[in-house]
Amino acid sequence: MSKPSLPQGTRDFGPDVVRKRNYILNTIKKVFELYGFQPLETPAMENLDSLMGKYGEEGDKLIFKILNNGLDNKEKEKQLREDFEKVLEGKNNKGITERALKYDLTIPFARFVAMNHNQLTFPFKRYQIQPVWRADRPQRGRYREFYQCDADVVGSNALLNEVELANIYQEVFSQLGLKDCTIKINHRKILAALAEICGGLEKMMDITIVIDKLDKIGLEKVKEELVGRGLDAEQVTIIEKYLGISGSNDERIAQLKTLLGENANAKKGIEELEYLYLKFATNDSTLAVDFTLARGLNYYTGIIFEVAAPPSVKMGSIGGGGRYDDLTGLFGVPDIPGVGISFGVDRIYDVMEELNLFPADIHISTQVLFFNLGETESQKAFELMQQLRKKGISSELYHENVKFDKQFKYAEKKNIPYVVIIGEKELEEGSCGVKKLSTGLQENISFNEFLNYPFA
RNA sequence: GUGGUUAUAGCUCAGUUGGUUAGAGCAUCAGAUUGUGAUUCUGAGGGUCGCCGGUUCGAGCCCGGUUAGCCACCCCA
Repeated sequence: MSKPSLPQGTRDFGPDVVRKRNYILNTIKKVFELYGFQPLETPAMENLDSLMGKYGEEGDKLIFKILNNGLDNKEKEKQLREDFEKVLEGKNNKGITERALKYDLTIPFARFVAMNHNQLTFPFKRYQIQPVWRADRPQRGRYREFYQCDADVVGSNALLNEVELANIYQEVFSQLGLKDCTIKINHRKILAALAEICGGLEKMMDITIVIDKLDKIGLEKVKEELVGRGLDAEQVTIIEKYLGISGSNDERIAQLKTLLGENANAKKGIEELEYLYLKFATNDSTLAVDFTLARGLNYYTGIIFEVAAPPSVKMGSIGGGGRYDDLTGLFGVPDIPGVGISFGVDRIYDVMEELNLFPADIHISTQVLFFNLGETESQKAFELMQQLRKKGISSELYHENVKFDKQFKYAEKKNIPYVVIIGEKELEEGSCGVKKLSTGLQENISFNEFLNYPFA
């Protein structure tokens, strides 16, 4: 037996980490509920059909496929060998694999809506917090198993939904104490307009992919790559102007109008962006129109979001989303539009860790530790402990009668703020010692008063 | 999936051109202390040097492979 290990890109979460993660997740959940969203869970695995082709060519490669059972069936050996040949050619084959781990939460959600649209009341607002899997090569902040945390509204074209989602972002990050996050917004139709003017709509994919890299590789490289993807000098110049747009939201919109204003798609996009950021209006600095925002995923058709971590930490986006007009169409149910956002929980965790934003009392679980000082002593302690627990104060009795030193150290390690000492002497007096570890102060309290002691 | 880089005690790391029995700090455990936790002092345990193979009289060190972490590309949260 070799040393136990984990599959590449996966992690165990110890108690401390789970507490911190739950702090983030519970905050997000509370806000989702506050805005009227309902919970949904879908299976870890989906039929491979449901996932393939939904995330682009690259995405397909990153889907974790599950090997079928019964491949050792001798009676089917010939067929299976033929099937496997096809797998070797890079094609999926139902004989070998027909299920896969889910790659994100949006497509399974679309599948759910397509299957249940007759029963759902629209607009259907759901949130979903579950792990997803990608066969990507891990790096800092990138894992093969990670949690996504999504909220979507389907069955409504109203831009009010975008306003609500932007507010959810703002509310969550403010509750988590993450100042200086920027919610960047752009519109797919604006990118489409740019593509129409620069070489046609079929160039949109190329253009968005390259634009997306701007802050990583810089303007010069972007221009080079655009030429490499078949754009001429004039078109590159327009894109350069487009990328150079800067200033306040109003100023940016004005500049875009002069550049692309005649285009119908651009007009529509501008109109919707204006609606969103004017309506949002609580704090202009957190919602920023950013025309360099592209987002790779193909199914977005309207406003797109991305949340940038505070500039003081080096971290990519910690959230993203957008509007898709026909997601369930992929599953044979057309005309159900939707819009959604996603929180990058692992990255938010890293950012909060780096900025030291987790509350100090997050590790307190047990509030009171009863010392164990003998059989009859601990019997009394047990009795009092159960009464404390009934009052909702989480408590423990040390498991054996050992010296003080050990019991104190246990309390310290578990961050237990109070210890209760009941020994022979206390039993006789009908009292107990209550010691607050942070101050070192100890009080003697009668058993009668004990239950009203303010452990806080 | 392509390329680069790293791997030594539970943790953070030393370890000379290849040469006896691989070290330190922190942590753990025991004792000084049979009813009071930062501390101090004394002592102890802990390692197939990631794993497999090769070169060599001899490998933690050199070579090949493999696994995992990190970094870049691709893509993305």
